[in-house]
Amino acid sequence: MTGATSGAPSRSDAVRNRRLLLDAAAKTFAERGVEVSIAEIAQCAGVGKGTVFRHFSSKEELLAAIMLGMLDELMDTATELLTADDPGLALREFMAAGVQLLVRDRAFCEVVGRPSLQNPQVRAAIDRLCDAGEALTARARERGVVRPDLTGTDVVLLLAGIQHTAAPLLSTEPQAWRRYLELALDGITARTGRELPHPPPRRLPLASPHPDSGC
Amino acid sequence: MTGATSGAPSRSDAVRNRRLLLDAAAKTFAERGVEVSIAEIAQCAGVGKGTVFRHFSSKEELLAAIMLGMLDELMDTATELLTADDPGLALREFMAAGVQLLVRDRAFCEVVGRPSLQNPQVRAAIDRLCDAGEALTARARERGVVRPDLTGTDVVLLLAGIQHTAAPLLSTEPQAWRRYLELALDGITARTGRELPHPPPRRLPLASPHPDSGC
Amino acid sequence: MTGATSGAPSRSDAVRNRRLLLDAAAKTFAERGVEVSIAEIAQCAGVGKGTVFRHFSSKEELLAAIMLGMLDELMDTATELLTADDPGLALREFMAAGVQLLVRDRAFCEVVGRPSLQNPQVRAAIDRLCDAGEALTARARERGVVRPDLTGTDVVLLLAGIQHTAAPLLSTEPQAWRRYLELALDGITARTGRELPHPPPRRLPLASPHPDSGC
Amino acid sequence: MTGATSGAPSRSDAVRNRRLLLDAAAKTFAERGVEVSIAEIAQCAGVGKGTVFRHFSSKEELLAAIMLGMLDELMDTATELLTADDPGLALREFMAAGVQLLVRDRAFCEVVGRPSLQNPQVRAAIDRLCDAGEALTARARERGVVRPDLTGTDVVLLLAGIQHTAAPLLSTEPQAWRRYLELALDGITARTGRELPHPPPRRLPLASPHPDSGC
DNA sequence: CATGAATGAGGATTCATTCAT
DNA sequence: TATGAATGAATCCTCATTCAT
Repeated sequence: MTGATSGAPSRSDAVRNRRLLLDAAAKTFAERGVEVSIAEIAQCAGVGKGTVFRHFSSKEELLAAIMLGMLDELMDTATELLTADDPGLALREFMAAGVQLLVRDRAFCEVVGRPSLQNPQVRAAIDRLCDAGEALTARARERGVVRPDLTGTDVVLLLAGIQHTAAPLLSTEPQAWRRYLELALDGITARTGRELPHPPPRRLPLASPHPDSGC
Repeated sequence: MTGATSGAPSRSDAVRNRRLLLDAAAKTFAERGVEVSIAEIAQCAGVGKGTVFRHFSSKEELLAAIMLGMLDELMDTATELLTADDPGLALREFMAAGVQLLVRDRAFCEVVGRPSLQNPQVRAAIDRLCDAGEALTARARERGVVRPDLTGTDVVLLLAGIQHTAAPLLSTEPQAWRRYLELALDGITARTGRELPHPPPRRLPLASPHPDSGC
Repeated sequence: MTGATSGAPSRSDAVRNRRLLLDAAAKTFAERGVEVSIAEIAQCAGVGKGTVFRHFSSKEELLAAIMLGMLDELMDTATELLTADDPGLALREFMAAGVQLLVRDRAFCEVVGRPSLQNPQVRAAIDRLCDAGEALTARARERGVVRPDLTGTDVVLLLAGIQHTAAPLLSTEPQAWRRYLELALDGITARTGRELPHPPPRRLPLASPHPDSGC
Repeated sequence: MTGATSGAPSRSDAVRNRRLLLDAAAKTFAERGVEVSIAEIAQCAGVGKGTVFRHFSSKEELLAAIMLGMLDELMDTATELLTADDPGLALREFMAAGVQLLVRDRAFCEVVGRPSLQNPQVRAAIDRLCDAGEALTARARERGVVRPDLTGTDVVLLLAGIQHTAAPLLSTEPQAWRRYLELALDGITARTGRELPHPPPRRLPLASPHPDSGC
C-alpha cells in the first residue's frame, strides 16, 4: 500500500525510523527539490546518514519511495472520484488535486519527466495513474463534457504543465495555478470540431525529453 | 540585438573560439541541462577550461549569455509578428516558436522560473518578452480572438507550461508539443463569459516557487 | 584551555584522526606557512581530503584552531609567570617563550597582523594575550625594571618583531633570536628619561597594515 | 644602476614599457604584496601580459627587479649618510629610511627572509647593503654611540624587525614604527657591559627560516 | 615587438556512499 | 541495528606561463 521499495523492517524502532525518514525526506524534497543532500535529510529526520542508506540503498531509491507515496495518494483520489456523480466535476477535482500536489512539492515537479522516473515502480505507478486518469476521462467523454480525443494520459501530463505554467508566480501568488487550471479546463472541454493535431498518447515513455548525446 | 554579455573579442581566433564555445555550451546545456560541468563544455568546444573562463567570468554568466541569446531570438520573432496581418495567427506562431525553443533546450526550460533567472539581464530580457507578448496579445484581444482577460505574461508562462506538458513524450514523439499548444490555444481563445479565477499577472516576480524553509 | 573551535568528536577513531590532523596541520603550517594545500595536510596526516573538512569546515577554521592552540599555550605560560618572584625575569621568560613559538612556526608568523587574524576567536585570544602581557609588564613597571611607558601590547608586538629580525639567520643559526631578544630587552629596560615617541598601543586593531588601493 | 636583470631593451618604446612596468609593479606589489597577479600588474601598467614576460622571464624575476631597485635606493641613502657629521644620527637616519621603505611596501616586507631572496642579484644587493650598514655602524661604534658588538648586519636585520613589530598597528597608526625604532635604538645604544648572547652575524645566509621538510 | 588568447595544473570545497565502531 | 567518520571523485575557479596573431 505504501509502495515501499525495500522490504519493510520489522523491529519497531526501525519501523519508526523509516517513517521519520520518509516524512523528513518528503518535507525536505518538497521544499528544496531533489538537490538536497542526504546529510540534510538525515539531520531533519534526527537520524544518522547511515540509517538512510540502511533503509534505502541510494538517494535515488529514497526519492522514488517518496514519489511513489505521492503518486499513490493521487491515485487514491482518482479512485474515489471515479464514483462521483458528476464526471466533469470529478475530472476537474482530480486535476486540481494533482496540480496542488505538484505545487506543494518541488521535488515532485523536478522528477516528473526526468531520469528518476526510470525507476520501474515509479513507472508502474504513473501507468496506473494514467489508467485512472483515463477512466475519469472516459466518463467525462461519454457525457460529452470533454473533447472526444482527450485521453487520460493527456490529463496527467497537463497536471505538470499547469503547475509549470504557474511556477514563476507561485512564490508571490500561491493560488495562481487555479488560473491556468481553468484555462486548461477550457481547453479540454472546448468542442471545436477539430481534432487535436498530434495522435493522443496512450502511455508515458518516460525517457528524458532531452537525451544525452556525444559531442 | 546580439545579447552578448561580455564584450566580443576582436582577434579572429578568439572570435572563432568564442563562437565554438557558445555553440558547444548551447548544445550541451540544451541536451543536458544547467548541470553540465564547465569541463565538459570546454571539451565539447575543443578548448581548455581556462578559455571558458576567459570568455565568461563564471558558469552563471555563460549560461546567461546563452539564455539571453535565445530570449533575444524569441523576442525578434515576437517583434516581427507584431506586424503580421492576422493577430490570432501571429499569437499562435509566437507561441509555437517559443515552445519549440523550449523543447529543443533543456537548460532553457530549467532556467525559466529558477534562481539563474536572478541574473538582471535575463530578468530584463524576460520582462521585454512579456511586453512583446502583451503587445501581441493586445492585438488579438482587440480582434476578439482571445479571451478578454488574457495577458502577455499569461502567454509567456504558457510556453513553459506547454513544453512541460509534452516533456515526457518528446523523446519518442518530438512533435507532441503541438497537441498541447492546440489545447492551450483552445483554452485562451475560449469565450466562456466567465473570467479566469486568479487576477492576471502583469510581470514575473522571478523568485523560486518553492522557497527554502528550515526543518 | 584547549582552544578547540569545533566540538571535539567522541568516537575513538575520530579523536585519533583529529589529533593526527591537528598535528599534521600544525607541522605543515609551521614548516611551509599558510599556503600549504589542504591536500598536502591530508596526505601528511594519512587521511583523505574529505576528512579534513569533516573536522574543520574550512581551511580558515583549521588554521584558526592551530593558531588558537599556540596562543593558548603562550597564554598559559604568561599566566604561570604572573606568579613568579622576579617580574623582570618573568617578562624575559615570557618573551623568550613567545619568540621561540614564532621561530618554530612559519604560519604563526604569517598570521600575526594578517587577514587570518580577522577570525574572532583568534582576535579574542590575542586580546587576552595582550592583557596577560600587560599584567606581566605592569609588575615589571612597578619594580622599575622596564621603562614606564611600555605596555603589554608593545611586548606582544615585539615578539613578532624579534622573530622577524632573526628570521634570515634562523636556518643556519637557530638560536640567533636570543641576540635580538637581548637587544629588545635592553631597549625596553632602558631608562632614558625620554618618552617613546608614539603613543603606546592599547589593543591591536588587526587590520592589514597595507590596505588595498586601486590603480 | 637600476639593477636590471634582463638586458636593457634598446628601442625607445620598449624602454618606456619597461619603465611603466616597473613603476606599476612597484606600486602594486607595495600595496598588495607578492600575491598580486601578473594580469593585474600588466593592466596597471597599461600593457599586455605578454609584455611583462618579454621584459621579465618570470614573476619572480620581476619581483627581484623591484626589490633590487628598493635596495639600491636604500643603498644610496646609506652611502650619502656615510659622509654625515654625526655618525649616531646617520645610523638613526639610515634605520628610519629603511623602516619607512618597508612600511610603505608590503611586498618588500614579504620578500625579506623569503625564498625570493634566493635570487643572486638580490642577495648581492643585500650583501652590499649590509656592508654599507657595517660602515655606518663602524663609525658609530668608534664614537662609542652604539654597543661595541653591534654589526651592520644586525642593523639591517633590525629594519625588518622594527617594521614587523609595528605592522599590526600601521593601518590605524601609520607612524607607530617610530616608537619601535626608538626602542631598538635604545637597545643598540645601550652600554650594558654585557655582550649580546649570540655571535654577531656577518652576512645573511638567506635561506628560508622555515625550510621545507617531508612528512 | 606587443598583445592578449589559450592552456592546464592546482586549490578549496561538496556530497553520495561505504564501513568501522 | 544505528551511527557518523572516512573517502575521493567531481566541481568551479585562478593564474603563471606559452604562443599565435
